[in-house]
Amino acid sequence: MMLSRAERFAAFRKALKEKNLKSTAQRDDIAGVFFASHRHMSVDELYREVRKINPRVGYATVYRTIKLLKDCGLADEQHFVDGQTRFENTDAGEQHHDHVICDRCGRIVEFSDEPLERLQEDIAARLGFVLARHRLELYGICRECREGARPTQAGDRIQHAPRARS
Amino acid sequence: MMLSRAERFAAFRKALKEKNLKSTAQRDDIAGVFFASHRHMSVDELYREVRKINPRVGYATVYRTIKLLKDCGLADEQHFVDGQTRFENTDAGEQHHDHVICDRCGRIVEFSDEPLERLQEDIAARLGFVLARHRLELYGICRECREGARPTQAGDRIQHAPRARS
DNA sequence: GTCAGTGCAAAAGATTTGCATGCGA
DNA sequence: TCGCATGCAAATCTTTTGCACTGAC
Repeated sequence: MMLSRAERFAAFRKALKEKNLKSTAQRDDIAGVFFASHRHMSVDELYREVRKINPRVGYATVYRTIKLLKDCGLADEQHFVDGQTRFENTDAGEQHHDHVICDRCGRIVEFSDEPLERLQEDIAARLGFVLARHRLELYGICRECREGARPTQAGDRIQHAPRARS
Repeated sequence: MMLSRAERFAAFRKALKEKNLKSTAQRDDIAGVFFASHRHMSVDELYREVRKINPRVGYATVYRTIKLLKDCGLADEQHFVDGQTRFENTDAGEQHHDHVICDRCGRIVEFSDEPLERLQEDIAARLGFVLARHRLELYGICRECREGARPTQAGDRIQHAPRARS
């Protein structure tokens, strides 16, 4: 279900073709860096990374391309409580997931939980809503930080939790 | 549990005094408008409202005061998916609540659900986290919009849902 | 060859800050 | 009186846009 980097690339190219948009070196470089990253990247991080590979890329193009990726369903915009806008890799077919974020080290762990999804649907229905999507972020302190084994300043390193079940 | 406007005002004054900060006409006007509003206000909306009452208030002061209110626990900063930063009234003692937001008319309904809270704690614990807080937003279409009775362009009007139970 | 794509700089919007002046305690 | 609070404008920061030039198809 999880797309490889190459598959994402192919999906991007295909989407461009379908929209009669052009493939360019800049778009490839930006998408390449974005797909290779497992992090939740800010536009600025993405820009800096891309510049390492291709210093001729402008900030505006990064913005324009990340918007394209969003339209293709390959990038997802996240606004965590720190206010910074970040983008994460998504597959069209990928299952929805939520985030747990450590207040101390900033580590972001993804999870998904069926009973939780169902409960949310229930609650919305009770209030008269038909649910389209949701956003859930849990904030707390991770085990490593609690135990004092201060992890490397992880920033935004992503860890994929084993599929949670209730 | 829900504080009245006057009680919020008193709480604000008290907090200022404790921090050795001054009560001023501007702070009173801004807090007054904010407390009187049941909406999730953007800074700009707050500014415009305050200007109607006291045209001598500057934008910077609104920002500085809303930050004060946040520090006092009387205002809560929200970043919904539309990107706009909004602030809502909170009581220190008030129970945590989440939001359901109608994608069509923008109406925001607040709710809180015990089983949901517990489930979230469980999930976090399973991933090794001790939970401090969370943010949950559900997005969908409300009953009125589904039934075509297009409500007044409600914008951000708040409705308090009857306490949900599972 | 054509027209979309790009870089750059300027614009736009949101928020913060420096500073001289005002005013609460 | 003393120093925090304020208004204004300028400074930041983030994101978007106009425009002339470049390059993909």
